[in-house]
Amino acid sequence: MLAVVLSVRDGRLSVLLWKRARNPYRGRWSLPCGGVEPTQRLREAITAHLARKVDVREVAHLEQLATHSAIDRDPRERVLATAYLGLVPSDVQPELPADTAWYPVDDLPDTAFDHHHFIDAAVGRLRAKLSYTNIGFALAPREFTISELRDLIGAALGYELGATNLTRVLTRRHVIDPTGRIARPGQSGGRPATVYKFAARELTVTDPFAVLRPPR
Amino acid sequence: MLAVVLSVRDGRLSVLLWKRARNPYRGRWSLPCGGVEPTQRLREAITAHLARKVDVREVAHLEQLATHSAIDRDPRERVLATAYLGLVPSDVQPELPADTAWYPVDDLPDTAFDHHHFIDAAVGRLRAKLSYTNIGFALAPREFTISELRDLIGAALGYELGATNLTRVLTRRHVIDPTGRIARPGQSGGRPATVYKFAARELTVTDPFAVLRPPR
DNA sequence: ACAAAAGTGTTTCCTCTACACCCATGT
DNA sequence: ACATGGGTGTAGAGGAAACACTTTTGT
Repeated sequence: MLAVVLSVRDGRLSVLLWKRARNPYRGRWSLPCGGVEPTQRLREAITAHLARKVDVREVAHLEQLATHSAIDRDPRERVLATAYLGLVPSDVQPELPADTAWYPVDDLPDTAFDHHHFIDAAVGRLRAKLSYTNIGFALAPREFTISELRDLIGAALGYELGATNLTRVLTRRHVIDPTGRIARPGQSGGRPATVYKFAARELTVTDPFAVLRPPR
Repeated sequence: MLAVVLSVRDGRLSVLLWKRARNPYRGRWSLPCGGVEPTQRLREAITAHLARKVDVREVAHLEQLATHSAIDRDPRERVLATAYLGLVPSDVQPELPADTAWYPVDDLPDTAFDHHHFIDAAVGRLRAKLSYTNIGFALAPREFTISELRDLIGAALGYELGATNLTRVLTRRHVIDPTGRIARPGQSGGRPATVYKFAARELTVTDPFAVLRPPR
């Protein structure tokens, strides 16, 4: 059981890593991982572990990625590892222990075991779902301006995107709604921005069939 | 470890079920399932089990679905079950043992354990991927006419679709190619149909980003 | 007044759909 | 000849991207 917790930190998509205290791979960075009790479901094991070990309690979205079964994943014994993707909103600041840190996914240290594969898979899943679901809600604060959202989603995707079309796509699909409030401009002026929120804060597929749609 | 093997049989999307010989759920239909040896990878365990128990050796595509961890899945003990989706081309006719049969997914018998959830998940995954990948290759014979393909994909999706647009979408995306050959018309005449094949016989994403594409 | 940031109008492109029409075969 | 099934031409709807232009603020 293993968690890839992603969040945008300082404008970069980052993953939560934990420095191993024991062998194997002592001193190397690894994903938060642990065993599952016979009375626990996988999801409970993940949330309990994150709350206890790294003090992360505000995971806005948690979904299963895959189960890896390579024989020599762990040099000690054969371990089946089920990976989860967790997302933390950018405004949440968990109190991280000293042996835990956020690392930008495009500038990772050497990781223990085969953990970089899990990180790649998690980032791929997030990027794909940004396009056809409302998963952005789990990266963003409850309320935000379009430029804040543009920066968040741009960081997650790994490339810049325009605020104009982002607004139009997300409003046309009713993924985000204006709250009615407006934000105060920054020091350098500029027109005050409309404050938006996500219409739903649970995963919803917003673009279910690209083609081969059912007849109407 | 558990396999949802799907195929189009007699024009209907069907799942391979196996009649349990022992308790629990003796006599009920269940998905092919079994344990995993410590020296086996999950994928190997699935393929070996399918070959040995139900004599299905020609699975054109096999992918992992999810791992279920409900405590009381199995009334005997706590079992983690990793499900796989397998697809068999419509022209392959495995020699099924007497206790094994294809059942249309829209007309299932009562199933053992929570197996109907796995079947639902598998069908959902297949239907979604038909829209944005070339996964149809795993349902179709190596060569086929457009109307054969239309019937296959229509059966998998659960609704009728038009041959015209199917052709255009799949050729525009270079998912299928004409072989150059033409088929003989049936008894009732009609223009001979062009014979097509899938350009690739491995899973490829053909429509990666619906929106929020990277700049060019 | 000017710079900066947000938002709108408009055009263009592209994909998918719909439907009429044409083509090649069997009886 | 005509029924049957396959293929093509063409027009239209809709979503998304690009970009110029307008609005609203701070200094």
